[in-house]
Order: sequence, then C-alpha cells, then structure tokens
Amino acid sequence: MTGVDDLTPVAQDYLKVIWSATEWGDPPITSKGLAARLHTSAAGVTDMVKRLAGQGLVDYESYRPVRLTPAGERLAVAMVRRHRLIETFLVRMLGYDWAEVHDEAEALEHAASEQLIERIDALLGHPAADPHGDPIPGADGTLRRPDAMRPGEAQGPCTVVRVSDADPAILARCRDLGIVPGATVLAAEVPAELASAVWVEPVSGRASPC
Amino acid sequence: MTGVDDLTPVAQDYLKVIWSATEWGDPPITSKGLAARLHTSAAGVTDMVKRLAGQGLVDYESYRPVRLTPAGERLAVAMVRRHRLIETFLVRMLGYDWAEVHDEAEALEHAASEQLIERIDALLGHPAADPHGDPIPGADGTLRRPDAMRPGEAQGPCTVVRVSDADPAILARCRDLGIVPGATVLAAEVPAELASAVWVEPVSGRASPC
DNA sequence: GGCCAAAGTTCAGGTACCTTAACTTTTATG
DNA sequence: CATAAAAGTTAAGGTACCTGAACTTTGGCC
Repeated sequence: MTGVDDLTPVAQDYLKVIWSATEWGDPPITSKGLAARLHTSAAGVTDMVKRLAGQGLVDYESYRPVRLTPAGERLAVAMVRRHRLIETFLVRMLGYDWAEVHDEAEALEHAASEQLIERIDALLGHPAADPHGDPIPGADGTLRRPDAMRPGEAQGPCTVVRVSDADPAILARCRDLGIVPGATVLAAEVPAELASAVWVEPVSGRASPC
Repeated sequence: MTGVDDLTPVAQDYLKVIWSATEWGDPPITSKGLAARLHTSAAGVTDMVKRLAGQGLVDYESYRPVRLTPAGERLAVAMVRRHRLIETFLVRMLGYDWAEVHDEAEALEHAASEQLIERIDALLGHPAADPHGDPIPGADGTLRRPDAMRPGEAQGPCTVVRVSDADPAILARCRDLGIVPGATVLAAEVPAELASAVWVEPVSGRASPC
C-alpha cells in the first residue's frame, strides 16, 4: 500500500471521512457517522471497516469508533490534499462558487493522477488553504492546523479563519453575509445557527496579551 | 438512459471505444479489438456487450462485430466530447504534453460533471478540435468530420489535419518531426511507419480544381 | 470443400461493494 | 441498576465486473 492510487475509490472515501471527522476537535467517528456521510448502510460500513482493518489502515474493535493507523492516516491526508487542491483550482481557475464546489471535487479527487495534483499545486502557487479556509496538507503530508476558536468563545473583532463546508446551505448563507475566510467580523454578530460552522481568530492576535 | 452519468465507467469506456473504432473509416470493432483496447479478457467482453445490448445501447449478434444503436451512439459521442475537451484543457491550461495527455483524460472523463465540461468548453472558447486534431463534438452531439486523406494518397504540400493518439510513441515521434495539426508537410516526406497515423489535406484545397 | 487456427462463447467461480432483516451489544434514563 | 432505544453486527443474497478453462463457431487455405 504505497500510494493513494492503490486504494479503491470507496476506500479512499472512508479514510478521508474518518480523518476529517477529528480534524477540528471532534471525537473519532462511529459507524453511524460513517454511514451517514458516505450514504450507505450501517451493515456496509461494518463490512468495509473490516476490510480496511485487514489492510492495516484502521484500528477496529467491534462496537467502538474507528481510528486510522499511521499508514491509514498518511493516505487519508493525501486524499484531503487532493480534495482541497482541486476545490481551490475549481474556484480560482474555473469560476466555481465557493458553496457548490464540494461535490465536483469529491468526484475528481479519485480520478486525478499524482502528476495532475502537483501541476495544479504549482499552478496555484502552492496555496496554504482551500476556499473554505481548510489548510492544504503538503505533498509530504505535513499540515499546519490553524489555532482557531468558535465565535462563541471569542470577543470583539475577529478574522474568519474557516467555514465548514459540510452543509452547502450554511456555506451559501455565510457567503451572503460576508462571513468568508479573511474577512473581519464581530464575534457576537455571527448568527447562532451559523456559529458552529465558523472558526475565527481574534484580530489582536493570541500571542500578544496586552 | 438519459445521460452519460447514468452509465458505469466501464460502460462509458465500451461505448467510446466502439464508436472510436469506426471514426476514421475502419470497420466495426470485434470482441478481440475491444478486449485489447480495454485491457480485459474476451470472456469479459462477451459478458459486457450482452449487458449493453440489454440496455439497448448496442446491437449484438453472436460471433459478429458490435455496433452502436442510436441511443448508444449519442452517449458514445458525449463521452468523446468529454475526452477531447479534457485533453485540450490539460494541454492548454496545465502544460501537459501532447503525447502524455491521453491517460489522464481517460480517468477524468468518468469523473467530470456535465457542468464542468461545459465550463471547460467555454473557458477554451469552444474549440473545434483537440490537440491531436480530432474534432470535438458539440454539446448537441453534432460532429464535423474533416475530409482528410492519408499522406500516401496525397501529393505535394499538405496541411496536417490529425495525428492518431492511439500510440504515444508514434505521437512523440511526430511531435519531434514537427508533424502536428496545422503544420505543412510534403506528403512524400512523412516516414512510412508514421504515415498510417497521420491525416492530411492538400494545401491547394479539394474544392478548387484549378 | 474439409480442416485447422483464430476468434468468440459458455461456464464456474472470484472480488468489492451493496442491501435488508434478524440478531446482539451498548447507552441513556428513570 | 433494569430496561428500552439506539447503535452495531451477522447473515443471506444481489449486482457489476473480472478471470481461466473448456467448448463452439468462423473463415482462410490447400
């Protein structure tokens, strides 16, 4: 199992979803969560997770959440890199809207070659984050996780760091309100129903406690 | 069966190969030819061709070459459009070489949405032909087939109209010799082993017999 | 015009992934 | 802390596609 191309598209999706679940501090994903995000049945998840465990890509115990092994994590991060580079490419070069780009990237990430991904990365100037503010892992798997907080935990003026792309409707509303990565908002002005999808950083900066 | 996205990737490939076989005047493809081009076994071809016949996409009689039905042809042409637009896009926008672009397009054509294809088409300015000179069908399925001949059938100066991309090695040699679509060559100077991959049109034009 | 090689088909069986239904384990709650 | 609801697993079976091996048909050639 040397590269992401040795996996089936379904296996690629499982790894990516398992990895993404914990990216922003949530606990490891359960079978139910996997079934929901992958639009499949719980029985199918058990089946597939066992297969991935057999390949040494996840640690699995019956009735327990799934976790990636180091090998699985490496491949998952490679898929996340693909996804986010493709999203960035579609928005910057093909005029896709921020809120509609996810599904297209979801399909293309399984078909793009490593060579294409590196060409896209170079053409875009090695971007650090995708259009939603999610950091793009390096080709070597390194990832700088922004140290962000929720609007509810912050006060005063904040820079929007990330908006979750899990729900396209929320994404579209944020766009219409100007809540996009890089924008400055007042923490208290982010609507409650959007707050859980938004990550911010106080404008003053955390490192200077004056 | 309304669109190409209702087909499996394998079915998409079968239709495209069956259609492409007759594009430049060759006879309908046999099971052996399909097996070779699709890297599969003869038994698998029989199996799959029956499935396509069951969907009304091909006409099939045992021990006879396969032909597309009108429904199958419509879908095949849609796949050819995808393939050629993606090839053109990769060469023009991502710096791919003429001779290496085929496999990448082969993978992406199954993953690209109709929307992406139309955006690419618009971004490229609705190109009439791909980098090898193969005509790109319109979104409505129309196709203008260039009225070209082989170098052996022509005399004197000719415009290169098309170079077959079936063999990447031949493609690379043609590129190195300057035998590319749009270039002018003397019919007699095309090396014999490349001639069968090259289509030309006399510079004077067929329509003015002066 | 019969025969043999090439081509094509059938058959048996395999993998990856999926489904529903019945069952077991976990957990939340009174 | 018993129990019911929720979560998870097992079992049986389906589809798409693939393989190798054995068989049948076709078509070129003497």
